[in-house]
Amino acid sequence: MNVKASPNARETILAAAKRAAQAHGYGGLNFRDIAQEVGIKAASIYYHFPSKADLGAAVARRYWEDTMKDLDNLTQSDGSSSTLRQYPGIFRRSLENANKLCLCSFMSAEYDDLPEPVKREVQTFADVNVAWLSKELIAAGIVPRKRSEERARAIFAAVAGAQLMARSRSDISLFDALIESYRTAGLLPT
Amino acid sequence: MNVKASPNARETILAAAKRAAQAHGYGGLNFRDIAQEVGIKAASIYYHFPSKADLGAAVARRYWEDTMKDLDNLTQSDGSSSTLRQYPGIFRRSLENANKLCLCSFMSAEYDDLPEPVKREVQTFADVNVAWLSKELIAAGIVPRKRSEERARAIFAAVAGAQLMARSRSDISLFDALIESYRTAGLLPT
DNA sequence: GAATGACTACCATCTGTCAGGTAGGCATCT
DNA sequence: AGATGCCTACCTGACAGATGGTAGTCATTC
Repeated sequence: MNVKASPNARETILAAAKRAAQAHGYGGLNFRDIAQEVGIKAASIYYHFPSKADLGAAVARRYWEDTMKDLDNLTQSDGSSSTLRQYPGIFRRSLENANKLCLCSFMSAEYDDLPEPVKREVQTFADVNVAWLSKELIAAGIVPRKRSEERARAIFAAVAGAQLMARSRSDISLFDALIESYRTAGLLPT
Repeated sequence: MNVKASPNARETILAAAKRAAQAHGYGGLNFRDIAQEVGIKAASIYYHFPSKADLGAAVARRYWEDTMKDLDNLTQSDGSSSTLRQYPGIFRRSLENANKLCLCSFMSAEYDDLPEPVKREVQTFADVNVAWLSKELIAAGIVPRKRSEERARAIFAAVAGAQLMARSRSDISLFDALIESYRTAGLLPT
């Protein structure tokens, strides 16, 4: 039986790397800074992750797993069509938290320079979001089944774009205004 | 009188740096690669640009100046409401050209790590786009004057988001589909 | 005594940056 | 006409620091 119950260094590294990646991207990730935040030496990270590419892929994977959980919570806590209304809130929270960006938006920009395993996780993040949105759009009966995935993609892209623009002004209220405009225009349900 | 009229190294550097920045961002910019593409030595770039920050700011500035010209051409070549229809084409062209991203979308992601002068130029790019869109929306009578800037911002953010998502799949047809969805949903005029 | 988790000490490579040099062109002064 | 000096547009060679990565060591725990 594990009495020690140490906070698990691997998890701590993952969390620090996630924060760094959201602020500086995959290219901006570096072992020294992560190690310092965790309180170990850079070389020690290699015990847990054999390479930068592995760390990056693990971070991206954990990121979409966490997002998936958040989305499931949204669905469960509220069965009505207002579930969809809360979707932008997930992206808003990143901005609230030190003006951070969606990890996968950042990595989409860096796409050309990403190792193959990282690319795969980034795409999965988009897939997870689109699948959830599509499901909710159908459940809410807003869009014909046939068009739900198409619309889901549009919503995902638009919200990501809004987050990007708001970040470049360090202005959360701009994000809110953009989402509101999407609603007014008819892209998002009101 | 200047008879020489050499192809102007400064311009050549600027063009190479722009290409590199659209593919790898500000952080991914490096003097060696640019120099090699231009056919000079890395240190020689210092003759034309006193620092990386200066080069970055010059590239971003040139970028929005060029975009401004493209937008003006759109307006002049076509007085009708179909001018707005052609707006996404400007972002599409980046993707056509080696799956490149809008320079300022990339730099918005990197915002935290940008030198102050570069930040300013990035914001100006957004301003230029929003101003043009707002003007055209009013001219086309699609949106009440009072709401034109708000809608312009929404369009800009959504199109940038679509470009980002399409890039992460290296799929231009995805960009087209997203734009079409924006039209169907009512964000963009049909 | 094996596994775990961290350490120290390196390394090669890449980065922006800089001081200093050079070769040609042009204008001025003697 | 020749010498002088400044300007342009590069080059060479080096720098300090950061980066991802490796090898080998050591203490603790099961």
